[in-house]
Amino acid sequence: MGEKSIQKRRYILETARRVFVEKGFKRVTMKDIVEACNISRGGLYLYFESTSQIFLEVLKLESEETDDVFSHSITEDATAADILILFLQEQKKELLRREDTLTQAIYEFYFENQLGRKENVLRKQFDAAVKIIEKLIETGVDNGELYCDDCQGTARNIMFVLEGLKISAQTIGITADAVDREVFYILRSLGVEM
Amino acid sequence: MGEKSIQKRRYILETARRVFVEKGFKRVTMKDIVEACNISRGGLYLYFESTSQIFLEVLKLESEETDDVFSHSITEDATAADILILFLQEQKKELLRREDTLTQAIYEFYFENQLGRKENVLRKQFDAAVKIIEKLIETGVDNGELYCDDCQGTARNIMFVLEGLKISAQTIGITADAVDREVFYILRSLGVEM
DNA sequence: TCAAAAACTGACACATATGTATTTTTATTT
DNA sequence: AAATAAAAATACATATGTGTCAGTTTTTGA
Repeated sequence: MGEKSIQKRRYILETARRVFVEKGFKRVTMKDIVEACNISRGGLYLYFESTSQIFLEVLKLESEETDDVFSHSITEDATAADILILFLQEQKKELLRREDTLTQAIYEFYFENQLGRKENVLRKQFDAAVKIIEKLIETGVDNGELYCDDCQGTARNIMFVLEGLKISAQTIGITADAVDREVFYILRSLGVEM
Repeated sequence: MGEKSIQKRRYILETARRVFVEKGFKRVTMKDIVEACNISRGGLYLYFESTSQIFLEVLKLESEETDDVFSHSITEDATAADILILFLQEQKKELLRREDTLTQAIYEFYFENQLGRKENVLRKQFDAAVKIIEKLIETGVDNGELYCDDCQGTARNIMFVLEGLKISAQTIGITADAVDREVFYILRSLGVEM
């Protein structure tokens, strides 16, 4: 596969991402992607064989980029509590803006697709996030900024709350207030004064 | 519509429920329901015009039954903490058994279906549950069994955690231990000794 | 009991998506 | 510039689902 092909592959993935953001997963057909990319049916099949495959590759691209952002924010010299607060604020932003996210598509994918279960990108993301939060809390405890007697358990708890907020944002809808209250609970339970 | 029709309507809904439990929402077609019911295409269309409509009616039946169970458990004479613990244990059971639940179908429905958003059965269920938990906590606080300075906020928090667990159970999978830990956190934050 | 009404059936016409096979265009190499 | 290879487009065959309708069976009630 030549350089040109790699470029085009990437172009297709980036274009497809926009389609998935807009329509979720299920309603996206090969035809939709073909049209968004301004290429032909047969042409697309030269590169990918199904929407599932395309979606997985979109996710892979996505998670590579997210990892970069994460590690950046960690290396800044701020207190653990600061970083945690920053992280939660980021989550809040993400929760409240529904446009330009793959959230809905990801859930749809997991629900409808056997492949989704197998690959389990979500689980990897979840575990990775837990690990990062856990580390953060541990650091905070060591510095005396935070109080916590079960860092991993608390990290998981935070993630479950965030998952709950995320799915609720997608289904029943939530207000900024609701998110603030949850963030407040989390921070209070860690002994952060506000 | 005669008695016979009502019977048949109900028969279709009950049969369709099984289909939704088994296949979720998206993969269910009118044909599937027709076959499960052993009736003809045209016959089904005499009663319902889409899988969405059928699903909504299945949900309505379901929630009527759930309401009954709820109000029963409340009227028993136990302490508020006892009932709360019972409730959480019920939730745990529901979380861990994935068969015979409409959970997956409900999520799928909400993600894929404009109708789902509009009707917002989920939101009604969520709010109803919050109200019940809130009442329970208030009672507990009044009796001195529980400690809580924001009953409604805490009730919402509990629901968000449960939502997070529910969606995680469906997507990444969770262990009984993980649920236990969350239940422990909730009860501890309310001052329940264990 | 028999005619009208109601319930039901199965085939049909339509729509949409998939994956492939053939043809056409574009790029590369000698 | 001609021959060859690679990429892309178009048309086709297949599959699956939807909604309807003409015709049939069953039920009802006078």
